[in-house]
Amino acid sequence: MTVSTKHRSASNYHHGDLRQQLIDVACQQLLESSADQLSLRALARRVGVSQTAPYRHFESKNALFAAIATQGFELMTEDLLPVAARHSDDIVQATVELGLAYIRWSLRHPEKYQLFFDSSLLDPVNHAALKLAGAECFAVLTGTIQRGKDQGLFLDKPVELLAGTIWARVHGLASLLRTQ
Amino acid sequence: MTVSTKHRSASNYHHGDLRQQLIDVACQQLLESSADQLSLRALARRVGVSQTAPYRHFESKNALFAAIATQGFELMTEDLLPVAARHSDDIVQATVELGLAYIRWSLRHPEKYQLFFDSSLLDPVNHAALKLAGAECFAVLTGTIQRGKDQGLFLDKPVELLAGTIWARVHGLASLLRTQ
DNA sequence: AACTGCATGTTTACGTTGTCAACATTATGC
DNA sequence: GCATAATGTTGACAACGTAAACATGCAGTT
Repeated sequence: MTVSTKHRSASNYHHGDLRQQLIDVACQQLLESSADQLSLRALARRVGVSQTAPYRHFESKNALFAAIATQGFELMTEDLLPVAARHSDDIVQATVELGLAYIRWSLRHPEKYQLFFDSSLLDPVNHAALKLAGAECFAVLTGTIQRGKDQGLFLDKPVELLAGTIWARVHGLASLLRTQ
Repeated sequence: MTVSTKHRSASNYHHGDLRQQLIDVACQQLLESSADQLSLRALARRVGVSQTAPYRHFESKNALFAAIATQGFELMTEDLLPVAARHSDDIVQATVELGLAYIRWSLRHPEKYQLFFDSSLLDPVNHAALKLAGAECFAVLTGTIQRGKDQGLFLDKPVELLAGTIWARVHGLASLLRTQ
């Protein structure tokens, strides 16, 4: 009856799951202070590894931020999908609920939400995974709106345009709620 | 017929107007690369002064950012005031034009607009001047809306709420246009 | 015109940071 | 078991933010 998972043996490996732990501690730190005060070295110290250990998991500081944002998008998608599903019989209601869920999520995970739009932290990176995760999250909205269009509930405009308009309003609110 | 201004003699003083020049060059740099790549030392080099000269004008790097944002708000206010005035006879139109002007401004000065909402760059600072400049800019909108309320054009809700709702939509759009 | 004080700029220095290269260790596949 | 890749460590370097001590030049007073 051996453990079947590939990694994760019983004996404590070098660290266990340093990558995820770095992400978690980074998020924690981002909640406490602003992003430009976060240093990889301090992170490593806090986790209890050497100062360059993070580089085994993240190409650069920016890559860490990108990873956090990517995971953030995935988390948000996980959060939104059930909402859309729950109201699949009433698309207008579904759209409203998606907006509310979006705002709620942004307030619950401000440190990740900030990364989504803080270009100063993600700019140089061009991670495909990040763009994909972002697109998949957005697709929850466009998918819902497409179904509404099919039912003749929305104007006959491109889905991206409709979704963009809605997103702008919701995002504007979320963004302002975050910065007060 | 002597020069009456207090400072600013004919001979080139130590530098002339280092403070403003630092702000200008910083803005230029912010346009070219992201904010966390901007260093005070590089700025000083580019302006042609010693590495610590900026500290005669800005308490810290954050204070420089705060100064840029403050000046940005003032510029925006200068931009919005005539718009509101031009349509003072039609408040609804004035509100729409304010929104458009806001978005136009944000696209014309992306580096400053970003600073307005990038808490990671301004967080630790608590500059009163910045808050004041921001409030004065927002007051252009609330002032216009208050006049609309007086004319019975808007719902009977607190001005801040009405302005906030409008701002959220406009800001959401501006924010998304900026990051694509 | 010389003196004084203040604003401005420079030099030097310290600790921290991101990141690289070389090395050590451990888990995993053959 | 052994080779190999994955993971962690050590040491180093240049760049950075920032503080302290010092230098310079302008303004106003006498």
